[in-house]
Amino acid sequence: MKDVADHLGVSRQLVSLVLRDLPGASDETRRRVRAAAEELGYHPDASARLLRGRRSFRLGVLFTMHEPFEVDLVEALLADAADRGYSLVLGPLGPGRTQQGVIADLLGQRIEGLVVLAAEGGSATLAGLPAQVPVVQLGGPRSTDPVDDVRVDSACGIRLLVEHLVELGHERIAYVTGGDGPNAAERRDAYAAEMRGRGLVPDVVDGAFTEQGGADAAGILLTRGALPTAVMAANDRAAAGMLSTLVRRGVRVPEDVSVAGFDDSSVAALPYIDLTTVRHEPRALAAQALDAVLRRIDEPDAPVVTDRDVPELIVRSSSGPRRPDVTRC
Amino acid sequence: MKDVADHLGVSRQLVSLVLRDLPGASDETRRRVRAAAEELGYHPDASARLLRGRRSFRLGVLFTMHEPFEVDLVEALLADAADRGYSLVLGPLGPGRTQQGVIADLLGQRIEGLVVLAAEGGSATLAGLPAQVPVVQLGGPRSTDPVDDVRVDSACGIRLLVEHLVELGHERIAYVTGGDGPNAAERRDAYAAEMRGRGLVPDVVDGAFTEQGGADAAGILLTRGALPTAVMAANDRAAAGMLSTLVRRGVRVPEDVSVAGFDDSSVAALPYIDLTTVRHEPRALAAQALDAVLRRIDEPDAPVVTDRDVPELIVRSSSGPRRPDVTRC
DNA sequence: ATGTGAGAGTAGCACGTGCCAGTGGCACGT
DNA sequence: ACGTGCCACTGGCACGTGCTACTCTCACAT
Repeated sequence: MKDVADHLGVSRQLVSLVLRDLPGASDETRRRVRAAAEELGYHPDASARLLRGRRSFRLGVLFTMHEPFEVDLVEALLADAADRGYSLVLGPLGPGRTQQGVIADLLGQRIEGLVVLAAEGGSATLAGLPAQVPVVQLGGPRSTDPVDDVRVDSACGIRLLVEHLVELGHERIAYVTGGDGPNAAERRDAYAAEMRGRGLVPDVVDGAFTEQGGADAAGILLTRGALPTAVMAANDRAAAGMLSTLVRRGVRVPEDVSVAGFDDSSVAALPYIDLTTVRHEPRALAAQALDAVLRRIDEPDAPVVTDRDVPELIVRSSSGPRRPDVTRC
Repeated sequence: MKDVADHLGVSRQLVSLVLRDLPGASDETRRRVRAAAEELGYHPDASARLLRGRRSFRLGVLFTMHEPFEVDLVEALLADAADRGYSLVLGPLGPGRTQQGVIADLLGQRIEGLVVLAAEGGSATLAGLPAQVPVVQLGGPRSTDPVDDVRVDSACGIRLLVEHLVELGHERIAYVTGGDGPNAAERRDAYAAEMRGRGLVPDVVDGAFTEQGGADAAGILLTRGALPTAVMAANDRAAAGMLSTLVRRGVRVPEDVSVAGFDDSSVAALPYIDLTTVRHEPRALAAQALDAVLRRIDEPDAPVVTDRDVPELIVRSSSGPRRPDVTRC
């Protein structure tokens, strides 16, 4: 910055004013300063700004780049945070990058708050972290600490799907679980309750929040005697794995079996998957998470809140009317 | 840091020495300093370190979180850079985050070099950037500027696949292109040359580097009279889209048609895709890219290099012997 | 003549850290 | 008694920026 100032024979402060669009410089000077900055390839130093500034307006995000829905959430967070004048410091977990290490890294970056994503998978804990920095969980539970929490209303989503399938005439509706992943137990229980509430018999198959989990569950279903007429999976990835495996084995979807997912992640919209599912709006979830963490920055001792975002039913071609019962002699 | 020092009644510098593991402090003091830092929840401020340090040991990465193979590369880069004592600043492109904006952001973060990923998709330019910071392209061309470039040897990968299919008895081998994406033309031409070199007739179908592109190409193939006995796609995503579409339409893979991809991204290994493909080792590519960018930091005027990583054939269940010709009367 | 106010620009400190140049004490050899 | 060297530790400056307080000039009204 000093180079730019010297190059024009003005003071460094004047350059600072111009580049931050503050009043106190004539139009002519503004023009010359901008031109000189461009010419010299000057870029303001974020470290120095951060060091000087009283606040950083930075938030950390802990997530996994391999989870498509987490990526959607991060992109929504990036856009929304930018609108609010905050920037995000990304903390991707991965091999060799443990939660503990990434968090230490983020804390060294002057973050004012932390958004922890755990839509699917992952099993780390946040013990003691809220004492160091305001934290909000987005998408699923990772700790038993009292932490602000934004997630999808699983019960509501399950109800929408069961309702949809029942309206199509289905009664034998199976459910593939998410194993011991986050939200898995909650969704499984919601399914069982919803089925019983309608006088139907729950049929739970163990699975996981992955394509492999769905594929394995499909294998289990196929080795049993009769297939159910509809299957719900704990998330879209499992549903996609299940659907593709069924199709490969000659089962027609939706003529023989209807399949439903959960999340409306990008995989659900693929033309050859085209999955009936429930949609969580990433922008809405992101906005709620930012509301929560910014509120906690203002009022560190506010009571813990739990927001449940209401999902929306998305009907695609993987679900259809129950197949007619075949009468065997 | 001063708080920690005051808390123990020592100087700030001593705390600094201890936390950086430098000599000049007794073991007893080390223990007490670490305990006090832990107790007060102190984390060294990266901004201040960066500001003070003569070098930043930071590299920027420009990429897209939605491309699975780019995510694999970024994870490999993260691990390898850490081993070399560098840290990465992630610059994810996305809606509302243009290449220009992200680059400006990275340049403000004191990066010493920039790795630009473009494995698939994306079509931005790096005009003039190399003058500001050392740049290396990883995975594909984004500019016509003379820039260090690390990518896969497309011709070699194509040759491996054609060879594999020919050994299985295939002669009518179609190729689904990557549209106008990076590397698309190069791979298509390599395919055509390889086919002609073996006395076979190239059969090129327009596609794209996406599932949708592969699905569309499958539609085109199905409306033509006779299917080829094998189809190669420009990347795994297109191959997955094609394969799933074919299966849905009753075509058996590999009995009726063999399918091959390109990349060995995570989608290729899914149990119900199980795609024959060529593998690019992300760790090898990442290491070469880091070699290139670090070399250019040391010698800004070194001649531009182009590294081609040799891929490896991965045979899975999507490819098999040519189906016997059916004699029709 | 003198105050008033605004516009354009400048001076200096502070942010948290790393590095260089010290300072004091202690043991040892002459 | 005195230098020499080592160990444990401390003082002060610099990094690039933002903020507050200040100066200077010019126009205009009193």
